[in-house]
Amino acid sequence: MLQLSYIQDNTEDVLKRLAIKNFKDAERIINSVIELDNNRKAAQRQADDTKAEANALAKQIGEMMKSGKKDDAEVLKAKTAELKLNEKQFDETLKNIEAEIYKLLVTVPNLPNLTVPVGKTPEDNEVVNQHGAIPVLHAAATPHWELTTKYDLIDFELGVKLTGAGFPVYKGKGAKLQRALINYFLDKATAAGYNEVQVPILVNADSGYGTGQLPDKEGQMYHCQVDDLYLIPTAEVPITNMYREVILKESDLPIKNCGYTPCFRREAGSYGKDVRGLNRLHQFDKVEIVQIVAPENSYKTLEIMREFVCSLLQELELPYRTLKLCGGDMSFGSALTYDLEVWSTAQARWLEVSSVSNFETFQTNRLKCRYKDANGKTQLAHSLNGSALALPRIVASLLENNQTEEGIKIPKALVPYTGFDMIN
RNA sequence: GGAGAAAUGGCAGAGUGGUCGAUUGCGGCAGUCUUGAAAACUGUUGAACCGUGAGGUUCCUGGGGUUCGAAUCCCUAUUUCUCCGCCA
Repeated sequence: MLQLSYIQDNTEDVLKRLAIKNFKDAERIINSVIELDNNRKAAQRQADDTKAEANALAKQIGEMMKSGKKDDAEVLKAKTAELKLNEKQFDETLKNIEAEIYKLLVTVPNLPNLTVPVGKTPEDNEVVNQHGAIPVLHAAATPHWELTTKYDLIDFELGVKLTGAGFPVYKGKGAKLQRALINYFLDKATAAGYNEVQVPILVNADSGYGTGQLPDKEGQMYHCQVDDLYLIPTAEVPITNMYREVILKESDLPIKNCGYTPCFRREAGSYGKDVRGLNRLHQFDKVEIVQIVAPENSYKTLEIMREFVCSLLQELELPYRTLKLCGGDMSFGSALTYDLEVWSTAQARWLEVSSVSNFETFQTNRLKCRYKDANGKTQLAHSLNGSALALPRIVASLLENNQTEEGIKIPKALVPYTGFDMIN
């Protein structure tokens, strides 16, 4: 959520940057917000003044009661009755205005960093770099959804029986590969200084609002209506919300947490060949890294996080490329996002396996996650997160790229975790 | 699931209708002393909003109510604890 004071002081800049994000209606909404905020200030002054007067009278009445001047007190009591009426009305007005401002503000996306490429579609994303050689496969090579059947690693149909499409059942070496990847990713994150946490995978609406999934992504999350809880679409939600309504000390920063969770996404509106096999699932596993940092360090931190994710891909010997997302392709709350994509050789396409973002104060403003700086001033921290990594597409790429006529080779870095070096 | 008790500042813990944003202790910060540190002593120490400022308003788990006036009384939600029951 954008800060009101920033919108007031930098209206031009806000509009300019919302345009980069292709946010429609920016001018109308921002102007409404500014007008409402001005009304808010006026309403608060009225309310405050009325209360100050009533407080003063109450104090006088107290003193009169003590000194036995009951009749004088009665006169003042009558006076306060009117004030009380006004007070109620002003409070009501103030509350309504504040609610209106909030309602508008939560629909406004974050301002993109000025280096974000202008554009509307994934084609406008900027390719930052590409790493690793594209493998050449043998003649009988197949996409991963055939490999998983051939080696009995994943049973998609069984998942349909148990739950529905997009909920695969991992079996045998397929299941062990999942567990190996999770442990491998967590160990690497720990070695990089992240503190491992295990968090609930159901969260309340406050948490959904805190990190920006609500109201923006309402329809994309599974919602348990009986208890009004949401299945998390990413571990970012609970891990970042740990710092909701928290005031940190400067010495607490940077906070670095990592965690494994299953993730749930309804993927309403997805269709076609893109959803084949492991490409797009309703339930998948992911290790997430999250940092809370001082504002002046957030962009340096973003690069470090991106490099960390790259190092994982390199160790797994997967060809990958880095994209800097354009304004139109960035997520709602992000100021700058890098996507990492691995090459899926049998499908001959890039698959997104990680998204690393700096949210600046967008989430922390909603979360009220602040810290006391060196001067003792309380200010909003910056939050960042990244997938490190999402499993399904990594598995797809590993299986496809490493297939040989003898079977599928496991990358060296992973063998200590799987306990086998070949799937055949 | 049933019965009871409780929720106060970073923590502990006073306060049961009128200068209470809240006694006090610990912790934190600053200073005195010291070569330095510790100890001792002194001071200071919550957040949000409005206001150029002086200052004002709000917040004692959340929400509602009673009252001229509520941390204090009432209702309600949530959470925690104790006892009983059930159970991975």
